[in-house]
Amino acid sequence: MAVQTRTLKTRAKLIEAAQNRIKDAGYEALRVEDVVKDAGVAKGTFFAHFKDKDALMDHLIGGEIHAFLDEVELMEPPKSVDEILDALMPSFEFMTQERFVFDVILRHSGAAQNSEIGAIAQTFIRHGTVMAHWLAHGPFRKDIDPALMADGVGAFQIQALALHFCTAHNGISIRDRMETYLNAWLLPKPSG
Amino acid sequence: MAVQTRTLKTRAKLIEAAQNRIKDAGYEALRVEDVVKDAGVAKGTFFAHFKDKDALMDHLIGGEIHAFLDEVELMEPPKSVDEILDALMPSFEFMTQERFVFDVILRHSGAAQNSEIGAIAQTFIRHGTVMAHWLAHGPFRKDIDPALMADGVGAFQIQALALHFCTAHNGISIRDRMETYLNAWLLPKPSG
DNA sequence: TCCATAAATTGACCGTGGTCACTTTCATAG
DNA sequence: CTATGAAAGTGACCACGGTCAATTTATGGA
Repeated sequence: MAVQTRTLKTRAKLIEAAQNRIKDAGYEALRVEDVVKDAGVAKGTFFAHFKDKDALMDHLIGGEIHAFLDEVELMEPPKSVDEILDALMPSFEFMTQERFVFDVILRHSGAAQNSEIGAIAQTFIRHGTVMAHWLAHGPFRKDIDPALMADGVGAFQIQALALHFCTAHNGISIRDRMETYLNAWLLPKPSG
Repeated sequence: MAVQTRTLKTRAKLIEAAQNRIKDAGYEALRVEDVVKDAGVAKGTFFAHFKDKDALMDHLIGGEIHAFLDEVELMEPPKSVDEILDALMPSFEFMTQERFVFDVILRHSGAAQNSEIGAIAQTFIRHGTVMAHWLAHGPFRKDIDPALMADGVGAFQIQALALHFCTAHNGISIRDRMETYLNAWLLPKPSG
């Protein structure tokens, strides 16, 4: 039997309810009980649509990041580290709005633990593809595979965001830290 | 009033009970209720000793990693990427024994969210110090600060471990992936 | 030795994510 | 139109981390 319209409607109601709650209380404060109450369905229904609360978070947060990537994909390949950072900063802002959000992203960044690949993991793949294309067509080091360079950018991104939440967060901004990382990674000068 | 002997004993009982449970059921399966039952104390006592279950995990896992660092600190500075990997692999094994363990490490790697710096976060600082010393005294690139190089090694380490848990885990071992990263990061050849 | 005070411990209780046997609704065949 | 089986939905229930007012135990001064 095919998927029923009812199913899609219920799912949409759940997602909308969640988004509304998040809009005025943030991600961390989201409660499944509130979502089902607002959506007008039973608790069990929620878990028929999402494996667990985390799966809803993955869907919602992944969706937001995909929207950033939609923007980013329209851009011309950047010609400097600075232009790369201009492109990335908006999504950094989103990812660091709440520590909880960053934790969800971290947990899902290494792709799906089981079977299906989640929305957030997909964004990392997409990010890698775009970045590799950019790096291959920009004035950056040529001694290594662009895919590897992109991989590294991803690693440094996680690092810079994680350090942002440090108490030993010695006043260095995410952008400045990323700039240091990317200059060393994409434009090495091992002459002396 | 000074801290009582009773306190130290209770804390030791809790930790020992936890370690025993973990020894034969792993970290993920640990339940606070089991720990307090084995230790012969009430549930509330546990939370008088540890802020939450995560704090116990931080203590236990951080302790294990510190033990690895004790070994590592006795070594001579490595003379190649391969020797660096020899030194790091044992702790990689520990960190990837359970996905749960890696998640705890990830969550605490960016140092303490509040006030006090935790055991795991401390290991990252220690790791950075040792690695910076090594890199400064080995045959690696000289165009950037050793501390920055060490920072990067940390970032790539997280990345390599995270990818290990991918479903799209295309058969590349952690060591091989790390080797690729470190060669590109520590020994760039941007000639051509 | 006894009292006052602080420290340590207790366990009933709560919040919240997640389960599952059961009911309701839908789609299709006859 | 009705019977039938599958899909969707229900809500009482459970597991487990975490709280807190009340109680017990230690300590140091009189």
